[in-house]
Parts: sequence; structure tokens; C-alpha cells
Amino acid sequence: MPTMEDALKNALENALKQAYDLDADVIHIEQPKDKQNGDFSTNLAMTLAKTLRNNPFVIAETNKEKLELPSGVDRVEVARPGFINFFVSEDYLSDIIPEILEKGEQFGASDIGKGTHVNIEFVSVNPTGSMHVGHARGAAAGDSMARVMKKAGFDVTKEFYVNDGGNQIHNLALSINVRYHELFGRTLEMPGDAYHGPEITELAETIKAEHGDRYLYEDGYTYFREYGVKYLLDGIKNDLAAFDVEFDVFFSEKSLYDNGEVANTLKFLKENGHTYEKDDALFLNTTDYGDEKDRVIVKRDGTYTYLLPDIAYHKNKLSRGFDKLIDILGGDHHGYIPRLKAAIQMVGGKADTLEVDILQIVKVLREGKEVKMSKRSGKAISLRDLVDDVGKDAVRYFFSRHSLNTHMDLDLDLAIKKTNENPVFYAQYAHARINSLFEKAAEQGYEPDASIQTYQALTNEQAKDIMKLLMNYPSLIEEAATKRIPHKITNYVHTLASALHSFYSAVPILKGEATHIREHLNLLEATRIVLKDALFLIGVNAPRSM
RNA sequence: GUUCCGGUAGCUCAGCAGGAUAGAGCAACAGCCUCCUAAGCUGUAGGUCAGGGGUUCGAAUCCCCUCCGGAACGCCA
Repeated sequence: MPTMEDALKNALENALKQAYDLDADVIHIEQPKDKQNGDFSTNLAMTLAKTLRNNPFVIAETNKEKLELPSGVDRVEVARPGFINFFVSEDYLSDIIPEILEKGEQFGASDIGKGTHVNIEFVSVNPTGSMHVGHARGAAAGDSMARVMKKAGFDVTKEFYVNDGGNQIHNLALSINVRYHELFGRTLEMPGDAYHGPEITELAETIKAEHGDRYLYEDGYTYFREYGVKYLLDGIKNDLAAFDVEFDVFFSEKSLYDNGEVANTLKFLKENGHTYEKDDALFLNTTDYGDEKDRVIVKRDGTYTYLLPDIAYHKNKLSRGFDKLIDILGGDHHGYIPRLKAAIQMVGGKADTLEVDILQIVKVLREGKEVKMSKRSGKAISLRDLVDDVGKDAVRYFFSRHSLNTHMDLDLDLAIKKTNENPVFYAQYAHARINSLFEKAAEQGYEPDASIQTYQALTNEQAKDIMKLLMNYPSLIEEAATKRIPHKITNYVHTLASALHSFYSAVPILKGEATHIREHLNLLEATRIVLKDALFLIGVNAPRSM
């Protein structure tokens, strides 16, 4: 079914041809914020004013006269500077209801992604501690992005890169060792880059419970490494599950060393002339691809920098057949983008194969003061605690509201205390309200009826507002998916919930004639379907009652 | 010094592939439950869109400069 935008563009093109014998290159159709200005609008006349050397108002009028209105458009008006405004008919609006009832949760799905294989890597926190609230934003954003892109026809793989191979795991093992010894009253000095989180002590306690004092007498290093990573990664997985974030792949950095991919990548880079030696170190020629300076991949002491296994990892992703790689990184890693983009091209990707979405760091406030999130210090506030306090839905809704590059503040006192005023309940309540009405309707012998095809009763402003919003859902999905801006969904949820509440207050739904009740119930069912689906996209439950 | 983000109502933020009177939530104020869940609705008030130039018929939105805040500029990850 062609969209109204396309139909209008067509009609305008024809009108232009007749009136001025002109082929318009781009016709921009928009939806005015103010309903006074129609349901759809074009600024065509203004953009043509210069080439036609005429008053935009006159051009608009001329166009209007030649216009053959597509079905569904009631009337056309020309407004002040030269806007051409289109008003849509009630029949056209209500056609959306049977469509939604028929498609159900498939409504809004599209094939705009054309099955493109997309890998979204996000969270990827080091298994050296628990997830803290700073990580939650990335988890919410990546997961929602994946859900929206799936809905838009992309073939999405969600991936978590487990940094289990580097130096931080060495520090983790040392930290565990210190805590373990402390459990037996022995004080060792914490190394400089140690991890001080309480979870490290818990970890040591489980080792003690299982192995007693064994590692006082034999070297526990290797065991601490393996056990520590597993223990902490399991914890992270649990935290993610509680946050309704699931990954398709947990990819181990260590595996890249074990199966030789890191070494092979190094060889590959050397053989293709992307490296050179200098100061006893091996440099990667990233400036060839626009980086500001070349980067070391093999240090003077012979060990690798973080970059090399990372290149191997991205090479591996490419080898798995992904057309598009998306990395969601924290704002503190933005400087890393040019070298990654350079590297991806060295190993066979194109410049735009990799896209890095930067997520600004969350500033967490407690008692009016900033709380620095750091696993090393151990002072971070865990995601689990926050989810336990305010609930998964509230936290996800909160993080999903803002665009990725907003420097957002999270006031913990506010977030926890104001549970009942959290906007997530506003949206969920709309869904619960609809269900509640259905129960009442059932008592009167009514229920949504998908066989109804024509509508006469949905004439009030509030009902029309809802239908217009419902009609916009498919294009919303497309925009959110292609621009990768999941927060747009959250915005929509709020707007739709608001329209529902207004409708509910203005119209005594179960009081009218039978046909009115039936039509209204169908409108509500369509709303419920879309509301639930949109909430799902941002990882928020749609409760039947509250 | 360079690079990347941000600066919009008292607070938290939308709006930024230019469009019509700049929006929402919270906070404030005034109304609305003998009636389908008041976690709701309706209305009022609140803005020099950091500042200054420029492009344009039209700029919160695009370009340049300045100021303020955050982040990054490692043979750490």
C-alpha cells in the first residue's frame, strides 16, 4: 500500500508538470505540528519561488488548481508564505484500524533493512567486576537499537566482546589473591591497578568455601584468572538478564589468541605492508586511512597493545559475513574511532562497514554530588541494585528517553524516591487502562472485532489524534532504525499514551450505542497493539493491570 | 594546543537531513472523581534556543568565531 506521502508527491509532480512544465527533483512532504495547518504539507512553492521567479503564494495557488487529489485527501489549502496543506478524510484515518488488527504485532515491520547482516557490539564490559549504572545506558541503547532494526528488516546479531585476554585479567587475579589471603587474616599489598569492588571479596569467599586454604600453599594465579572471569561474567550475564538484555554471542578475546587469529592478523598486516618497525616497536600505518598518527600494535617488550586483538576481532566479524558492523562505545573511547576505521579497511572492510555510535557518559548524582563510576575504586553503584530498587522497566525507560549523545544526569535520590512519578508508569498505565476497559466491555458482552471494516463513530478530535499517531508508526520504525535513534520510540510511546489518556477522559467509551462501542473498542485494541509493541522495542513490559 | 560531544522553561530532556505561534515530564498555580483504574484529564504561568556574525523567502536546526561544561589525545584497556 503506497503511503500518503508518495501519493501526494505523485500528484504534486503531475501538477507541476501541467502548470509549469517542470520536473521537480525533490518534493518534501511533512506533517505539520499544528493541525490547523493540515495533516500533510509541502513547502514546494517556496523552494521553487526563485527558479520560477514568482511569488510562492501564487505558485502554490496555481499548483493547487492543477492538483488531482489522491483518494483519502479531503481538501487542500494554501497558507501564508506558500505552504500547500492537505487535510485527510476520516475514512482514510480509520482504515488504519483494520490494518493493525489484521497485522497485529507485525504492524510497523518493514523490509527496509533488506536482510542486511548487522552485528551490533555493545556493553562489552570487562569481566573484572559487576555492571554499574554507567553501563546500563549502553545496554539499554544497544538492545533497543537491535530490536528496532530487527523490526525494520535487518538481520541483527547482538554481540558482547569479552575482554578475557588482556592485562586487566592479570590484575584481577592479583586482586583476588589479595582478598583471598585477607580471608585468612593475611594482609598483602594491593597492586596499583587492583580492583577494589566488593564483588572481588565475594568471589574470594566462594573460592575459600570450595577450596579452603589450598591456595595459601600453592600458586592460585592461573585458577584465579579462570575462575574470576567465569564468576564475574556469570554475574554480568545475570545482571543483563534482569535488565532484559540478551546477547546472541559472547565473544572471547582469549579465543582469538588460542586459535591463532591474533598472530595471523599480525602476519596479515605485515604481509600487506601496513606495518613498520620503529624504536623497537611495530607500528600500524593508520595514517594511510586518515588517522592522525600511526599506532603501536607490538610494544617494545614484545607484547601486543589492545589494538591488535581488536583488529583480529573485527576481522573475525567480517569473516562471519556481516555487511555492517556497529560498535557502541562510551564517550571516553571516541578517540579510538579513526584507528579502528583504518584497521577495518586494512583487513578487507570498507570505510563505512564499521560505524561507531558514541554514547556519552552518564553523570550519576547522589545527595547532589557526583558519584564517579569506576570498577577499580569499587565505589560504583551496581546496576543490579538500581534495578532492584526502581524496577527494570523504569530504568530502561529512563535510559531510552535520551539520545545517545546527550550528556545525561542520573539523580539517584530522584530516580529511587520518585517511583510513582516515573514517566514509565504513564505509558504502562495507558496499556493497563485499555485492558481494564476490555474486561468491563466483556461484562457487557463486547470485545474487539477484527471483522469491522468501516467506521463512522470515530469523529472526535481525540480519536483522530490517536489514529494519526498509529498511522505514523511504520515510518517511525524506519526512521529510528535507519538513523539508529531508539529514543525516538520512547518519545512516541509517551505521545501515544498521552493521546490515549485524553481520549479516555473525553469519551465515555462503554456508554454509547453498540456500533460506537464496537468501533471504539477496535480503536483501543489497535492502540494497545502498537503501544505494547513500541514498549517491547525499548524493553519495557506492558502490564495488563496496575 | 588538537579532536569529539553538549549548552533549549526553575530542574531533566525532546525538537536539529531549515519551515508556520519552540515542546514534554517534573516542580508551580487553578479546576475536574454520585461516571469505564485520578499512576489520569483540562487550563494558566514559565524561553533573548550560551553569545556574536553569516547563508536563506525563512535558522534552535546549516557555516564561521567566541564563551562555558564534559570527554579524549599512552608502547593502558
